[in-house]
Amino acid sequence: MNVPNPPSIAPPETASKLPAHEQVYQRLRAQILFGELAPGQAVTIQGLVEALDSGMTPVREAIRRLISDGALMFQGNRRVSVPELRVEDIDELVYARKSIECELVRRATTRIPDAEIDRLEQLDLALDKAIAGGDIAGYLVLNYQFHHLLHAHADAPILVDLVDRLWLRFGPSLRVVCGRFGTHSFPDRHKDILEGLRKKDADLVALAAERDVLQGMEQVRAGLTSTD
Amino acid sequence: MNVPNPPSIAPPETASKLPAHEQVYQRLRAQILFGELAPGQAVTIQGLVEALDSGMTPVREAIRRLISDGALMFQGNRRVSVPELRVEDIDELVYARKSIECELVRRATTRIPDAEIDRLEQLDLALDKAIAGGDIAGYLVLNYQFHHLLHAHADAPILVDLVDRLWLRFGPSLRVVCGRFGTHSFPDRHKDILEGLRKKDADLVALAAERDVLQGMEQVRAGLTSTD
DNA sequence: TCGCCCAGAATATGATCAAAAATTGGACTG
DNA sequence: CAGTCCAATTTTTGATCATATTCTGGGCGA
Repeated sequence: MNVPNPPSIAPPETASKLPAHEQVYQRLRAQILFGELAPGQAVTIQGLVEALDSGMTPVREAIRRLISDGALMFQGNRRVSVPELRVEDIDELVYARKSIECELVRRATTRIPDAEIDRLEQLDLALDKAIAGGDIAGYLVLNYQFHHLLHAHADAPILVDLVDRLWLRFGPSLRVVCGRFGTHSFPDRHKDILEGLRKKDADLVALAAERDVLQGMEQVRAGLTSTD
Repeated sequence: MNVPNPPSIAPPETASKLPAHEQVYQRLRAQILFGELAPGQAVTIQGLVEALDSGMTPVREAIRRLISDGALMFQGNRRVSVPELRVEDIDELVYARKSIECELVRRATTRIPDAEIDRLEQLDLALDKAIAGGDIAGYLVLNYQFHHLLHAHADAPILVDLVDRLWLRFGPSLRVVCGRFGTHSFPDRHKDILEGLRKKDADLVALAAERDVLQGMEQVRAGLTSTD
């Protein structure tokens, strides 16, 4: 079976060199992060095996990782579900996000190249379009990409890891809130962030980021208490 | 096929109702947290299957969780190892630990009952004995238990989860540092913490906790740079 | 030194066993 | 007589294992 196998022959396939459990993980993670799975919704292994047309082992491993991420919740009796955010959780999220994300954007301010600021600006423009068009899914994805790209330039992998975990916690609820209230009520702090980045003013950026966090979390809080 | 099947046949097994993957996870986690696995050490699935006398699936799931915890590291090519702390990581750990642990102890100060302060004091006494006796393993375990018990009373599960993950990152290196320098050089800030708790003075407790974090992390930094 | 091949480890599958939830049947009470 | 609650059965789901398959890395030969 000595296939000459030019590794260049991989045109139609997407980069499916990733192991199956990794692909399952990425897909599930995105579904949770962007609210395609509702808070409280039960997740079954066998259901995912069917839905994703995968084997059992990759699904199990992906679920373990997501539980460790806080994106899924082990309900004691072997049951797994998307956790429902409690009102008390909001305060913790606000504090942690403010602390860590502000530090991240400060670090990013001094490190990010101008070309990457341009990319951020393009993401923000696309984000505006999504808002104008009422495209909630697009809004959530672009908003995440904006912050994630910004954080990536902080050169602080441990802090980014912590923040990613926090976003996974409120992602599902954010979707619910947007679905109920729409996206229009989010004042756009991204413009302030971009301005601060251009001026290389870390204080300005951190302040804008803090307001962005606060406004987002208060929105979620309002959504949670209204259904209570 | 109504097999009478006496399920009572389980004499040698310890009363371990926990699933196997959970047990494997707990054991591995403790080994990493308390430095029984050295930084940089490679971890193989089959090695653990033999060492823990378990099946392959539970070991795989435990490893996935620990990778997500940051306690293990996926080296790209199917290889898994205990991550080595880099010097640059220390700054991130210091910032994150200061931010989150100080908030945790502030919250704990107003919530912890007196009886639990007594338990903390007992832990601290045992900790002094471990230090006096040069019992590094005991020191590491008791130090973790002290902080963990304190944090548990903050009623902030999300923040505790973040901190746990941070401790997993420097645990292996802390063991190395203690093994090299001994435990004597750690000035004991726990007494200050206990005093602040008794007085219900959150500022005092937070200050002591901050110093505890700083001293511990600087110790680790010194250990890392000396071998560099 | 470079390329090929092979040993060994990791990945992935399906089967099997055990446990828990859902359902149904029956008995008891108002 | 009807409604409700308890319990046993059924069925769905999770946990584990044995095994086949794939991939990586090192050794061997040219």
